[in-house]
This record gives sequence, structure tokens and C-alpha cells, in this order.
Amino acid sequence: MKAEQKRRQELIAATIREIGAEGTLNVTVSQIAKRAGVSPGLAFHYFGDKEQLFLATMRSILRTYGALIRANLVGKTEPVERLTAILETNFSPSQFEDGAVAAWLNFYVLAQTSPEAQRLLALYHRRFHSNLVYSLRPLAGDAAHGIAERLGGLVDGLYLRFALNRSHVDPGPAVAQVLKALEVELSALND
Amino acid sequence: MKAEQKRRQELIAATIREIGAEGTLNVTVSQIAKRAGVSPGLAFHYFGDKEQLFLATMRSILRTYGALIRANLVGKTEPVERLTAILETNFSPSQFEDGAVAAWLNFYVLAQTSPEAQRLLALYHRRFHSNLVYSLRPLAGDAAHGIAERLGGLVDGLYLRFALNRSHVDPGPAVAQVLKALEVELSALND
DNA sequence: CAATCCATTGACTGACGAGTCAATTAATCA
DNA sequence: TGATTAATTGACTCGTCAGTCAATGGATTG
Repeated sequence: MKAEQKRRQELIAATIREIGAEGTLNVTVSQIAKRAGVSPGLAFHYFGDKEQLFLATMRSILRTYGALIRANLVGKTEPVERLTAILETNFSPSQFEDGAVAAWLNFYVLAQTSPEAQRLLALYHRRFHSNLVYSLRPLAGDAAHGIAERLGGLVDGLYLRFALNRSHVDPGPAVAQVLKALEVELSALND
Repeated sequence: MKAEQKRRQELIAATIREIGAEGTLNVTVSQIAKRAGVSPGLAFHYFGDKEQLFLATMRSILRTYGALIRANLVGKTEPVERLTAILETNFSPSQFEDGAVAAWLNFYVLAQTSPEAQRLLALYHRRFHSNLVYSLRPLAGDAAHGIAERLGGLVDGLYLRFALNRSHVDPGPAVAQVLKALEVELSALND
């Protein structure tokens, strides 16, 4: 029972690295297994097939991301402070590692056809949205919902653009744009 | 010379349909050729390999999109009117057809590793950005650049979210959010 | 009409990869 | 220790697919 958890983690970590190295989901299970220092058969033994292995990988990434958000929120009670932390977390270095970027992009592709990927993605969107709304409500009341939708979209879009633009080494400007958007939204409340 | 152009177009159209049907770039050149009513060999004859075929397909999509923008801009001279047209075009029904969505998502994946895809994507971003700046400048002056970056990111992000959310049949709300963001940005200029 | 050139075919190859499975090894326990 | 169960292997199968190529058909031209 102990071995199983360990192997699963190792295979998931290897999946992230391998996808990150290739950019695509077109990597063989054998390559992944080799990277994990394990035989190909074992990957199938624990995950059934390649898609399940990838979905488990995404679940793991999403879990890690959630934990990071929670960690960065600890002790912060002011709404603006909390919003800033949430938005910044989405652009933290870990999100820009090759493996993370490649996993996300391929996850989007998969979400077109895999109900499970669709479900996971919707879950992530809902959580992100309600996180934002929770801190926006005291500042913006009923406008919170709309603002959260726009901020959420902006985060996704700027993430995409920055992740795919090799000349952007530093995501700092992206964060700045998102925070600026928050500022603009809040300042527009008093018209 | 006439036949060649015709065949190329047919193969590109078939590529869009085939990718749209499968969601992924993992379709065989034979499937595409069959859909185009042509032998597999011909696709290789005209495009060399599968990646070139897909890149030609993206170039075609981008060209069509550019033409649509230009068409929707005809006769519009007021900045706000022009901005509205540009933003709305990105959410026109043609952009949400299966083939278009699938092509874009797979294009993002490819842009991680293919310099040519990277180049095309950067070109699209630059054009979009300068289109926005051109109409924003009279309204926002030096702030035009930043606003354009945020609106551009927002468009990409909301497009992603709407394209991948099967429960959103109608992209109307996405357009509304983008236009609202424009309004908010403009209203925040006088602080 | 003969010669030349372009368009097109589709069978074929060589490589590769997902998933299986029978066999082996390591751990557990009575 | 010997027996039972869990972990792990890797060779193998079967299907698939990108890309090639020799051959055929059809136009065009002189």
C-alpha cells in the first residue's frame, strides 16, 4: 500500500517532466516510465491507460495549485490584500515551469472531448470564481460577480500569452496588468 | 496551376473539419485526404508533411479572421464604434465552430515547440494589439497601450473559457463582459 | 499525333506505441 | 521456514500511421 502511493507520485512527476520536455501529450508511456525509473507495465498497472495517467497528473497539479493559493492567503484578511494574493499566485514561477504550461495547454485540448477533463476544468473555474467573489463582495457588492468573471478571464488570457511568449522571461508585467485591472474595476465603481 | 490552389484549399478545409471532429491534431493525413476526396499521397505532395499542412491551415484561419475584422470595420470611424466591432468579431459564431476552436487550442500546444507557430502567434498578437491601440489612442492617450494589453488578454481568456464550456451555447455574455471592461477602462480614465 | 509535363493514385514500408500477460522477485505473515 | 500475496518486469502482439514511390491518367503544346 505504501509502494503504490509512492509509485503513483513518481509516475505523475515523471509525466509532468516528460510532457514539459516534449510540449505535447504525444509522449510514450514507456518514456514516462523510464523517467520514473520503472517499467512501462507498472504505469498501466496503476493507472489503467494513458489518459487516466494524464488526468491523475492534472488532478495533482490542480491540488498543488489549490494548496499554494491557500498558503498564500494565510493570515490575510483585508479584501484587497486577499485579491492581490490570489491573482499573484496564478503567475508564480511554479506556474510557468515547462511542465505546468504544457500540462495546461494539453489539458485544454483534452477538455474538448473528455468529460472528466471538462469536469475538472469547470471545477477549477468555479473555485477560482468564488474565491474572487468572496473578497470582492465587501468592496463591490452586486458588481462582484461581473468583476470576478472579467478578472478570471484576464488571468487565463494573460497567462496564455505570457507562457507562450519566449521573449517574456519574467511574468511580472502580467501580474501588473491584472492588478491594474483590479484597480480600474474598483475605481469605476463610483461613477 | 489552377488545380493546385483548389486542392490546397480543399485539403485545408478538410483539415479544419477533421480536427474539429476529433478535437485533436491526432488525426491521420489519410483521414483528412479522404474527407477532401483525394488520395493521401496528394496531401504530402502539396504540403510536404503533416505539420506544414497544419501550419498552412492556421495561416488560412488567421487570414480569414483578418478579413472578417477588416470587413466589420468598413465605414466605421468613431473610435468606440471601431473598438466594439473589433472585440465583437472575436466572438462571432465562426470563431466558435468546432474546427476553429480545435485549431486554436492545438495551435497553442504547437506554439511551445514550433518556431513557425510561435512566429504566427506573435504576429496575430501584434496585429490585434495595434488595432486596439489605434482606436484607443484618441480616447485614452498614453494609457492606450496598457488598456489594449488588458483587453487583448481578456478576449483570449474569455474565448478559452467560453469555447470550452459546453453549457455556454451563446457567447453573448462573453462579448458583454469584454465591452463592459472597455467601458470600465474608459470611465476610469478620469480619476 | 507524339512528346512532355503536371496531377493523382494507393499499395507499401519501416517504425513506433498502447496495452497485455506470463513470469519473476520482493515483502509479509503464520 | 515455507506459503501467500503484492510489486514489478519486459518481451510480445496487434494495430496504426507518416511518408515514399513507381505507376497511371490527363492536359497541353508544337
